Amino acid sequence: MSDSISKQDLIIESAAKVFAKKGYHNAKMGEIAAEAGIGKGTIYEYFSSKLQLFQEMMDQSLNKYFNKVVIDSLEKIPMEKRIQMLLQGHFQFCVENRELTRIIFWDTEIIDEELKDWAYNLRKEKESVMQDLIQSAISEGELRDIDANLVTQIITGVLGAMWAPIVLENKEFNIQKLSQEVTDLIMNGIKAK
Amino acid sequence: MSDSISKQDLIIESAAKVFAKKGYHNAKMGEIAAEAGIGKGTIYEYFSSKLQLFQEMMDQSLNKYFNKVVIDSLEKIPMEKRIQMLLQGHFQFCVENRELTRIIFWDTEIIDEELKDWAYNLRKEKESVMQDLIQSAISEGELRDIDANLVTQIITGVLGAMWAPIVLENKEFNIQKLSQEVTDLIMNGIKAK
Amino acid sequence: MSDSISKQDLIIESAAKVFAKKGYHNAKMGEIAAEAGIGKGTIYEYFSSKLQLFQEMMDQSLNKYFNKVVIDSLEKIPMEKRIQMLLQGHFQFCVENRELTRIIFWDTEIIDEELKDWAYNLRKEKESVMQDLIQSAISEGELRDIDANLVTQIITGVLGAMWAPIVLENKEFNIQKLSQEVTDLIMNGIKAK
Amino acid sequence: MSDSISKQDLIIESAAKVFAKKGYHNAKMGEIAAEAGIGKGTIYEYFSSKLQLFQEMMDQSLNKYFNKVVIDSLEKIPMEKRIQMLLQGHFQFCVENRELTRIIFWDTEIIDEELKDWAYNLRKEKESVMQDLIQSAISEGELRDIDANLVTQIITGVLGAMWAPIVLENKEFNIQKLSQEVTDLIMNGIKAK
DNA sequence: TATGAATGAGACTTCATTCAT
DNA sequence: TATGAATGAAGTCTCATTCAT
Repeated sequence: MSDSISKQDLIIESAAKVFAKKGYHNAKMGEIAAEAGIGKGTIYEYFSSKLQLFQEMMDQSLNKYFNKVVIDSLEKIPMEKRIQMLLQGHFQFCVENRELTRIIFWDTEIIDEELKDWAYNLRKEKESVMQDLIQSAISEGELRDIDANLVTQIITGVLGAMWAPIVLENKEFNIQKLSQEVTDLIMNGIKAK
Repeated sequence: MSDSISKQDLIIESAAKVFAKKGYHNAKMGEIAAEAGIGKGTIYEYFSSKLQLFQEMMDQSLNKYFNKVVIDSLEKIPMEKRIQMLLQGHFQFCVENRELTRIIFWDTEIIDEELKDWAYNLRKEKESVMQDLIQSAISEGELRDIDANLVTQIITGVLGAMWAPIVLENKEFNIQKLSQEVTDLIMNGIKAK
Repeated sequence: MSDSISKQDLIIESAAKVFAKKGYHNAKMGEIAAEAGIGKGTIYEYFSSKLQLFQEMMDQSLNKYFNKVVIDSLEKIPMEKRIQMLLQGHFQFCVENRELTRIIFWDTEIIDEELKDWAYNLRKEKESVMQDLIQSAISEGELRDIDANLVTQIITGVLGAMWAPIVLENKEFNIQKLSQEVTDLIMNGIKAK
Repeated sequence: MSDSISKQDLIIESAAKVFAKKGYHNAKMGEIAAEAGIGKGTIYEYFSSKLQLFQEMMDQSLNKYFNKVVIDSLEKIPMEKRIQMLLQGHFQFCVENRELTRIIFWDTEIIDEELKDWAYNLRKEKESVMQDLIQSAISEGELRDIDANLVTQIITGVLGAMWAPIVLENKEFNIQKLSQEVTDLIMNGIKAK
């Protein structure tokens, strides 16, 4: 197992760990190297700079998240079930990848003027998959006729809000039950009937 | 006007501007001083360090936000109307305080190991006002009988998601209409009836 | 005296000393700072980089040399006398400014691709003054009718060759006598009559 | 041809090329290896360090130059003719070995405290052949009775000055004519008769 | 013998903070 | 109180050299 992982991946993995714990600016290259159990200079054999390492790591992390969370909900099943799967996937991911979750949802610091746009667009690009999903559900009459973009934002917002207690507070909770509850709220609203 | 503002506030204001634009680590004390039109050393007459200045600024910014946004919705009026006011206040604030908005919702970078908890708790504390509000609405039967904490998270999540397009993309939009739409979605859900 | 010198000049002076002794690449900023009796960071208050410091120092050194050596020989006196003054000035400068001499005539290492041209042209520009001098002497019949450029090169070559023994070998010699001898050789050649 | 050259020589040749273009400090071992078409580690099979490689290369280059330029002029022919041959050889060498020329006459950077003396003495040693030549010409009455050392310096100086335009500026010129002109100036001086 | 992935010492440079004025 | 010149700790990145293959 440990020799089936490429050095490139090993570095990205260690970088994710350290970036998640310390944030971009407080993470030191030496610390990432130590975490990977390699020499400082070795990182530069695979990545040209700290910034590039961060970008590569972020790109990979977002991919991992979206592959796990969004793609799973692409099957042709009722929307309500899909959203529940989405939330369930999200919670599962949060629990299993605490470091990555922190990076994806928290570490949005301004590292670099250009990186700001890169990060924002990277996220929007990934979200467009979700938006398409919503749009088709609206077209097929499963969802109310509302701005798909708005709904996407709301769902993303909810996801974005529901990782902190899990990851930061280490709360015990029932994934199944929580995702059902939240799905219900998103689908039917909070108003008493 | 400009001489009615204390030097302390002047510095905080300048700090907010620079922190919002550059992020904590890329903001330089010299730049904040220049923005305030004072000498670099003068900042240290009012704040003991960059970190303390950031904390003071953050605290004040969050207060400003919650006072504006939450407090306005505390009157004893129907919950639906309140949420709409909350959203309207939020959007209004976003438009009028683009810099502060960025700081409050974006610049959550990990500045310092201890600051992480401080920032998280500061936010939770402010949110508790909202949670009380929700709880009482549930008690009075206006809202469905669900975990008030969950609802708070969802609403905060939605707010947290709905600033970026406004502030970062400079989108034109109708505040009144948008807040009504989002309120409707939160209250009644997204499912077609 | 020591407080009449600006910090800028103090740094250049120290830089000249260290660059002369160690060469560009072996000179360390910390060493230059130590030589100047200031902190490492202070250098960067006056010069943006090591390279810029080197260029500034070099520019100033060449100016000092040419002002001392060439300008003195501009008076309207016989060419033979002028060349002798030139040589005398050169030797005088070598003796009095051993460090600068080394920099000007030796430390022509390739520091930077662009700097190479900069250095070469800087030198050529200064030499053009000498070339004009030669040209007018030819026009007025004092010198044989030969390519002024060639003569300039020869004289510069001789100057360039006649610093090393003085500076590197610390040889004792009679400036007056040596400059007369060399002038004689340049004017009348080496061939027996 | 290419397999008649030893790997040692191949490396020295490549080193000369790279050192000439970049200077000692900017030349990278990897680049020299690439130029030679071999692995980085292989260089260390033949040379113990970058410094030793440079010294070996320099020694060989100077030998090549002096063999070509000085030795050719050792035959027992009139001094004037000899000097002309010397100059002609020099110019020929410059044109044919632009890289080596640069190294020999330009790249005199201070690589290492000890190397400084080594380089200076290496040059002086080679020059002693020329000095002996001059001395005998003086003894035989062909040249004026002047310090042979001085004349050597002057001739070396002229040679040292007359490579840059050829190598750096890529000037077109007539080797035959130029060497005759310069010989004339050295022999008869620049003064109008 | 040949290789090139890995290494880590060391250099430049930044910038929060100090302190003499 | 206000200032900004001076500082030096600390971090990124380079590259000669090593050594397992």
